[in-house]
Amino acid sequence: MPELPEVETVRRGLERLLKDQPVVDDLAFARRDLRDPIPTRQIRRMIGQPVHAVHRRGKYLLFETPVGFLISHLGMTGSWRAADLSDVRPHDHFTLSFAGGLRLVFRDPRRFGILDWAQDPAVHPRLKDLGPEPFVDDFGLERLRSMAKGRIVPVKNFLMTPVVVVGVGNIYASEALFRAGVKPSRPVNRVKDGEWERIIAAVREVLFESIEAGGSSISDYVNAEGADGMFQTTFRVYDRESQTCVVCTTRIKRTVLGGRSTFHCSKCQR
DNA sequence: CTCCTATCCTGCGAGC
DNA sequence: TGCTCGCAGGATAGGA
Repeated sequence: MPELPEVETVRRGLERLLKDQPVVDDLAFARRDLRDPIPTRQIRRMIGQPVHAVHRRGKYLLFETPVGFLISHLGMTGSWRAADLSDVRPHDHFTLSFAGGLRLVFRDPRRFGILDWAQDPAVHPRLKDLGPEPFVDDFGLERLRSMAKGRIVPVKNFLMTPVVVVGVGNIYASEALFRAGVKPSRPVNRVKDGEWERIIAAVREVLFESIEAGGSSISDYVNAEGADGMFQTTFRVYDRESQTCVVCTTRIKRTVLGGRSTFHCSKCQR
């Protein structure tokens, strides 16, 4: 489901729902594991503590309490929603309850998501090796050039690697490369400086515009408050196989890179 | 090292 | 209609 814009939209929604009330002692774990085991004992440390803020690092959400951070990753199908006791759905795995009645439910049909606990996010194994956020200066020409040196992976796969930059997934990689005019399959060591600059700008632009639109809703993604995103209506290449390019009317091609569907215009992207 | 594939899961839509 | 197949927003392990 979620790339950076969707996770950021969820984060904002969660923060709006939170009222600085303490977590109460009826955390409901419907199962002990998702992709990995859930550290239920550690998460129970939240009980009695307020959640002061919800942060985002890449595609991870971090619920900040005075004693540590609940970490959640939405994987492909994870979601958070405010739900009362009567609103129970299949694949509801975890409920975070607050004094005052707010109940936040984590649902994840495919269970590729993650629930974890971090005393200190800076040294947490899942977070410590993540690359830069796309909107910071670290995500720049110098870094990309040096990481790309001597490597032949397709530029799209490279952009989707969290060590390179966080938050860019399958949709936005295709969309950004279209805007940058670079073919997704281009070996990364053959991307020129000017193209890197265009790619950096395009990644930022497409993520920013999508956040503004509340993310992309395909299939069933909604934010924490239940609202759809709108960015899917402005896709220029993603999921537009054999439709016409919005710039030159060439038919959009679908290919497979790294096992993932990839979309590009063979005339606009070289 | 880098790379590429398979894999973890369920659900849904297309096509027969 | 009901079935099978392929594919889906992520990320990593492990073999080549």
